[in-house]
Amino acid sequence: MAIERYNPRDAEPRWQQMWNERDVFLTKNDDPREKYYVLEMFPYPSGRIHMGHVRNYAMGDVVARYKRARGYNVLHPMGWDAFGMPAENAAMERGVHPGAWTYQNIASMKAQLKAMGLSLDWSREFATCDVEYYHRQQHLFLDFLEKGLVYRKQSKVNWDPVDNTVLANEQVIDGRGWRSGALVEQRDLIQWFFKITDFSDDLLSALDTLDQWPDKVRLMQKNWIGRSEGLSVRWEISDGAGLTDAAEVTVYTTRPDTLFGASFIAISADHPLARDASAKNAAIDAFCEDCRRAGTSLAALETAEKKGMDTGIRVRHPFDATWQLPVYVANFVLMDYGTGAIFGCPSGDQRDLDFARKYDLPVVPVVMPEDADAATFAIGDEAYVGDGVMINSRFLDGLSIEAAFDEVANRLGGITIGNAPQGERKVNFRLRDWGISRQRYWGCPIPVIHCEDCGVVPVPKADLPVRLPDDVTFDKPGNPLDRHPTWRSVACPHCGRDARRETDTMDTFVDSSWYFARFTAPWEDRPTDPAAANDWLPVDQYIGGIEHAILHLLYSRFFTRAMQVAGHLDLKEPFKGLFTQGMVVHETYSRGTGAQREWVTPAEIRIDEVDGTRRAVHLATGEEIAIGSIEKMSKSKKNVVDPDDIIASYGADTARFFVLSDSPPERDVIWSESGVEGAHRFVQRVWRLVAEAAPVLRETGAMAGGEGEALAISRIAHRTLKAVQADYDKLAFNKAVARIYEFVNALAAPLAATAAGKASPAFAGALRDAVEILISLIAPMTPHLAEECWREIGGEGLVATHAWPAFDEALVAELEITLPVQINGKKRADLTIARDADQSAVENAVLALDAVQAVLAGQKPRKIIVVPQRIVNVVV
RNA sequence: GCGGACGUGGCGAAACUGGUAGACGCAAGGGACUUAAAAUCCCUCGGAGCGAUCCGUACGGGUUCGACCCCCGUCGUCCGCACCA
Repeated sequence: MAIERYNPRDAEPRWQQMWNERDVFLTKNDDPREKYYVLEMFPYPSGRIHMGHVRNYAMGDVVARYKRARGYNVLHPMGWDAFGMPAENAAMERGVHPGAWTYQNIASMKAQLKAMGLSLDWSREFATCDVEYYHRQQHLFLDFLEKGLVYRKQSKVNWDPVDNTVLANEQVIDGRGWRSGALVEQRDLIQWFFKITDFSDDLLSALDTLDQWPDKVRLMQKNWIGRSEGLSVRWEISDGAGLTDAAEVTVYTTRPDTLFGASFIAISADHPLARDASAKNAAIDAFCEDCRRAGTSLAALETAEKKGMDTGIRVRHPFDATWQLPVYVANFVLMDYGTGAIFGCPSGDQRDLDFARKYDLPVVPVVMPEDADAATFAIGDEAYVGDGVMINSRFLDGLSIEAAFDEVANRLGGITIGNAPQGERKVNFRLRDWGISRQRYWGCPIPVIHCEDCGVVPVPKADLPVRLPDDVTFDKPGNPLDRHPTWRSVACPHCGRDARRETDTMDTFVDSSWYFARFTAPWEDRPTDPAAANDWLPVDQYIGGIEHAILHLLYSRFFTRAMQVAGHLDLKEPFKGLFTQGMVVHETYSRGTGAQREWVTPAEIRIDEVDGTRRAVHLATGEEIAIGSIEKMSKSKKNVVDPDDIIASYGADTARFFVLSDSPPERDVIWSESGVEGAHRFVQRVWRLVAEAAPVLRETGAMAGGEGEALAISRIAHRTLKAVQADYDKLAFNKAVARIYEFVNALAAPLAATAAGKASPAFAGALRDAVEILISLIAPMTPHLAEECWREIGGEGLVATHAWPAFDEALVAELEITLPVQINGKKRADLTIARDADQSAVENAVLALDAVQAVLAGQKPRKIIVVPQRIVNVVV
């Protein structure tokens, strides 16, 4: 009998329409069942979805469909992270309005996501650039302002002196503006900040409660927050060199024990002392200016060559009034961390050592390993950063690092200068407050008004939203809000006089810091419905890229706390479970070299394999194309595969199944055409096997087998069910896929026999049971295929609303197990024995084995190690 | 530079808490069916050896009855570094 091939182009839209008509995926807030909130990081609407999106959303959809089958009231929403720079770039390059560009992109990406057959509640959809959303974000800003969580301070931006515009870090390439090529300067602006540091301690300690987060993410956040216990030490300025009137400089150190190894003080180019010196000394001023030209990114700063300049200023050592140290301005000292000044101990810190060697400063070892000799211990090209004992440190000699730390802290704490101790213990955090001001148009306007008389005045809530004006131009660089003819002008809410609006908009990280809360009640005219937010949150399973491990997640954790303070919800941690998935990567193809190098898309080439060597050939011209490294799919390298093409030729189920197969979800997956074909073959195979046997299965009730072949097939089915269920619970999709393959392989022959009319009623009943289980197992990954198979065997209703099957314990239990038997750690035999056999029974059975007897040759073994249910090792 | 991860056949991988290395899939090779092709089905598939066996989890050491797994060091790749999202 000929069965038609499964046709996803027909089946997929049909089932999508069915789900839609029956509102299968609409979620009600008043549903009494236990809730489950699964969320994938929402996409930036760049125009087209890419395979990374397909993977991310396929994973989330498996979780959503699986949990729905398990009886939960599942919330699975989708939205758009819609503000940001690319829309403004499009406006500048193509003259299209950022809003129009963004909403067009959303429309086409939404169509692509719909074609994937995701079980999303689209009724809750929003874009962060919707006025309804940013209106409430402004509301939150005003609440935070009222609660003292927002303030203004001076902070640096990258300034392009040719375009007269602020640049993002990614727009600074090798210290130059990406469009103008001009050397970038740092410029100070008054900017808005969220006081995330108010929560430093809490954000750190609460990491311990996030036991469903990957350890690596918690560790990265811990290091980012960077709590350290140290000492702030005041150094008396003995010689201002005519550059400053300051009497002292305060240094923060986590290693006060190394104070006698100090050989210089280094200060940031923005330190008040450096400012003083700059004002009077042109050379110092030039050096400070030079330091400021590196751009504002920390990575750029730290990879730059370490440089310093002696100011001529001298300080006195805290424990020796006759000991004077030079004060350098250095490009690696940050004004934002600690006090903007450090003391350098070259023997104990590699960076300080490099600096000391470069400027010929003394290197005195003060810590040496326990077993070293103080008389000969010396520092060469490498600083000694390990543990040890103090040397060359006067009253600290012989102490441990910890004891020396305490001794210095106590002594300096006891010396009073003015009214304060010379040294004070201080807990310091690396975490800085969150600067949210952006000098850009396409973002959420900061709702404040500047009045000459009243100062900074919040926009009254009744006057919200502060809407972005539509009539803006992008013909010149800079913020269009700044040069808009009327938008800035507004009456002061206090005094009614002419005032002007804040023209800074918010960092787009703000938009994504609370969208998960908004999804719980997107219709509210407040930011949240606190009852709904408290019911739904925290998100049970959040899924997204590892690249967000720090910033996005930390900001969201801060926002949740701030919203709790403002009464919009009542919890601290937004994401109970977190899963970070890997990227989709692909080979790159190019022709030409150097500046002429031109990237070619995978769709334009053909791969030939001759004698195991792969060659790429350009389809249109026939020329050979170089196969390059495997990289993250990106527009610039053109190594992208358009999900639309895959869905059009193979269907959404194949695309979903493929991205879930093979690679563990947290690891990168390499896109390969042959892998897709394999996934497609599986889809067709399931359909063919089920459809061929369907005429028999349709007439049969499901009944697990009790004996013989029927029992065997039911054992496999129920064991697979148990295993796949466990895999889904752990998001181990690749393992679930492997087990499903094994299951289908086991079902293939029985189903073919059944189709040929060779099945007994008991066997057919067991097979029907097994096929129903199979359909439930594949439904989260290939939902359209599952519906099609379900209908084919005469199933009632929709798989999408079908309950998850329960496995039968009796069928899953193992009575006998096969233990590997090792001799001296190498496997030499197998032993099949009752599962509950005790240790001596196992030992006797092992000693009776031919392989063991042959080796022992009548002698007694030295030792027998029996690991219950696992392995036996005979040591001879 | 700093912080975090990762590295297993030709390829993607599996191996539970230190206990059989390579399940499952892809590719490849051989066979069956077919006028032929596609599809499908069966077999082989880490390396060496006729074989018993030996070697093999990036590399070099160590701990252990036993190490892909734990420890020390090296190399390579990726992610983040506060204005990309």
